Amino acid sequence: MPELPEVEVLVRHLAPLVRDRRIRGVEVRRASVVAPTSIAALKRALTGARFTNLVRRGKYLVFSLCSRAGPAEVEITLLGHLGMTGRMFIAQRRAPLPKHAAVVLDLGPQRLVFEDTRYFGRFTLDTAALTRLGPEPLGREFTLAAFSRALRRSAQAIKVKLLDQSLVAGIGNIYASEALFRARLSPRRAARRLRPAEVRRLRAAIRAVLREAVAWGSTVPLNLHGPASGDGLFYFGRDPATPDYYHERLRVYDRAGQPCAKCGAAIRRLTQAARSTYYCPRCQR
DNA sequence: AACGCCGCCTGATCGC
DNA sequence: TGCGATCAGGCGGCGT
Repeated sequence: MPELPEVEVLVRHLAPLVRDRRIRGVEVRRASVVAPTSIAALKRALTGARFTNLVRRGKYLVFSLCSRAGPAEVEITLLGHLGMTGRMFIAQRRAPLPKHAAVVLDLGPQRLVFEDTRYFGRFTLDTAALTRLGPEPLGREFTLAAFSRALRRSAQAIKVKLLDQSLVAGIGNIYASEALFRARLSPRRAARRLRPAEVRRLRAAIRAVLREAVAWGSTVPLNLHGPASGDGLFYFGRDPATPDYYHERLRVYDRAGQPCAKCGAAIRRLTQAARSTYYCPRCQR
């Protein structure tokens, strides 16, 4: 699943590729991903508009565009979210579209493709979701004081609480497990029962795990040659033809039964809030 | 107001 | 072999 690091890496790669590009046409092949914006409204707003900026907020891609309305210029915000299986890439106009291409923006010789197998992602003018997000974990607003205050209010298991985007933005199922492993905390601990030293450790672990993942993702070349060696100029996501670096660097996620890298005990899987949690029963208390 | 639960989706995997 | 059932999971919405 794309979480903060994956989205950050994607944004860094994509931003210079879309900047100053003008949208010639908009094709929506799956209306649900643009909802609640209508297809007509999206086309109206984006056609003729020019990309000015792209940043990440939590797991969201925040595109800024500029369009003309008569003599005046209007700023537009386009919000993208990759859901579980979403991808975004620039491809040559002639390259075949993937089966689940949901939105295609015509940029002239190339196009920006938003593809999402399960259609859980978003590509919309509705920016309401941003107002519900908590602080950026790698930013200054993610203070120890605010973090502990929020945890004190919650009786939920800490693993489940870390998935709450209003607590801190950008952590998903993978990095929740990874951060707890790094902080040596059991995923079952009630959020409000963490001691101050443990909260401090967890905050540091979250930041370290995310920072490392971003650095790692920026270091290892993504698949720059497009899916199935098509002529995509840029492609984000796992490619079955390349080694699975992505999984290799995760310490506990999806490693049930394998020995813990630190102590050798078998990693366990448990279900919390209908999601898999992975942890080391010996290291994490 | 915190929290549990459902629905949304498709593809991989499982059981018979 | 084939096919239906089950599972995975981010997030919004809803009910408690």
